[in-house]
Amino acid sequence: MRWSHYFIPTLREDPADAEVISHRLLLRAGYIRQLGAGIYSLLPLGWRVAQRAMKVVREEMDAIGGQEFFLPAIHPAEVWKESGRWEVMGETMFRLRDRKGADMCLGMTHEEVFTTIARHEIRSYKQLPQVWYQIQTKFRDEERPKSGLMRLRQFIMKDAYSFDVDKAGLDRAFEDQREAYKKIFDRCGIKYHIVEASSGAMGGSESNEFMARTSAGEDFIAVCDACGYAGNLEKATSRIAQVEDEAGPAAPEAFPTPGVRTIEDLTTFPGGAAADRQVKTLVYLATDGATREQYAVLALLRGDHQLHEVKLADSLGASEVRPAHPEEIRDLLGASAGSLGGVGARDRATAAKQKLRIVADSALEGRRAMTTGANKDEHHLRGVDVERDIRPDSWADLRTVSAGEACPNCEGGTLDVFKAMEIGHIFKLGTKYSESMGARVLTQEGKEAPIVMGSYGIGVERILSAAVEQSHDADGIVWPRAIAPFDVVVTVTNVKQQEITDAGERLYAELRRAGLEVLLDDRDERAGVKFKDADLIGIPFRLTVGKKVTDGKVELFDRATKQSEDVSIDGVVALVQTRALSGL
RNA sequence: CGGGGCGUGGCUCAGCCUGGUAGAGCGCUCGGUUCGGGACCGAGAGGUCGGAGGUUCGAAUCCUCUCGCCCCGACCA
Repeated sequence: MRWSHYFIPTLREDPADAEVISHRLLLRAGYIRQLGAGIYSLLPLGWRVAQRAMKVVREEMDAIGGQEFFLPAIHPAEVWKESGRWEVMGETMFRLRDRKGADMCLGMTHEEVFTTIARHEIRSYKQLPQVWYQIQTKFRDEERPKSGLMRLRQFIMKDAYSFDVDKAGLDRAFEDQREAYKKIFDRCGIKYHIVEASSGAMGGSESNEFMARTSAGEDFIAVCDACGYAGNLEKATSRIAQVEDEAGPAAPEAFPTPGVRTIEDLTTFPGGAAADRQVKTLVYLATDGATREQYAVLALLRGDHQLHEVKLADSLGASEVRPAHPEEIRDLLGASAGSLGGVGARDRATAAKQKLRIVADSALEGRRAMTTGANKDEHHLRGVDVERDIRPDSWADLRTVSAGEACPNCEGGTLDVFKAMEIGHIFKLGTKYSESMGARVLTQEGKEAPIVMGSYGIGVERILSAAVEQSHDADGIVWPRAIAPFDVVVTVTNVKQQEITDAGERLYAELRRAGLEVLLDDRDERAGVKFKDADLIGIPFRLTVGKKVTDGKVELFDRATKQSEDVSIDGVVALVQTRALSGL
């Protein structure tokens, strides 16, 4: 391509609306333009990068036997009603009506459509396994689109689905995808961690997220520095030192605690207790995932621990949990936050004619002689034995892991906690969709069984933003070679000097003949402007054609290292070819 | 959805509080000088001040409504 006629609208100044680095650079370097909140146009450079990323994705999907489809982006409501997700997806789904008044929606994902195909066409175990995928535009009316390409309302996704007769087949398919994903992100030059994650609205038993570390990320993940264990904070656990309690009294005893509102207050209150010897009591309202019934929950944690709401929701099978309002707490327990406790809470809830569930964090197991609120304002109880006096309905991991805690998976490792963005997610769906939508096959034994499914997604735009987040400097983007829009830019320092222009043209032609994607900067601009622009848009290599052509030399500049070297024109094509294409 | 902020030439922003002929820098066009890290001089083009209504002799500026965008939180495959 000739820069003089190629559309690369670079901006000298930072766009005002862009906050995160990838958004700023993609905008400034002329890769994207915004159309609306969470809706972006990919300009020629941006589309090139997206296409190269998709090429990598296709190659790795095909390598594990994936078959590419192209499914509709607009769906009749029926299939979503069958799976039950017409309601579940709520406001996030873009909905519309056709001229006959029939409900339609824009596809957020394609489990329903692929399952529809599978149930019509797949009858026998002999037709399995299948691995189907597509690269499609998805629509999600996110409550808060943000950060450029990171959270979009319209985006491109590679979504793959596996269909197997049994769990073992699913395990294999899942493992294949996992390996393929590793190759994809490795090739795209993105550093990532594979974490265990909560399956959320997708359902299913197991899921792994591929997370790219960046301060612009929306999730926190915990990663072990020794063994590589990694978990989304929604799922991550850690090992903490056990606290040994002395024997407590035969029954809890109440004592007045005027002015005490917080765990912290009680640690310094005379006759109080250290935070790790207190039981923190949080009141939540949960909505059951299946029945939609709402009920109250007491979440019990050690005083110095933080609740993770997703863990709470997961442990309850709730679709939604929220902290109870002050009035709701008082109605339920007869006291205000700061004096709440699990002892006798069940009786109070019964008296208030409310359903209550008590969930305790596993760090509380076996604990006794604890201190907690008395459900009477400014009073607490000491000598509480959690099991004996509170009798929780269930025990679960509710605690938020924090940095510096010990790895649950190895000896001696320490967890680090940092922000990351989700770039891929693989799920073992099991039979959730095949059962609700009736996709069944006859097994070898002649029995009918639901197809066992998996679902595997990669956000294409997120590959771009993750790459830019992880690979840039003060001058601009530094593209990983596999997804750079061009392999090399040939910068003609002065188009008014014939011998320089001629040399540039010759190199441009030869490099292209050598199979490289080449951008020729033939603009009538000063050299400085061209260098700045080339750095900004982030092409991995720059060949500067200038005065030295008279000595048969050009300059090869490596964008990543910023090293440049004079090389002879004769050998330069082969040199660039090996450097630009090696290891891709 | 709660909180905060912002809409003024293509871009970044000033002007608004205290109403009175719409500004700057960058970019763009033309001419000249320059020419290896975002040049300089000169001459130009370009704006219904997001939209609607209102107050006023007069509104970018004050009031009301509305649309859009950004950020924080909640939420989230």
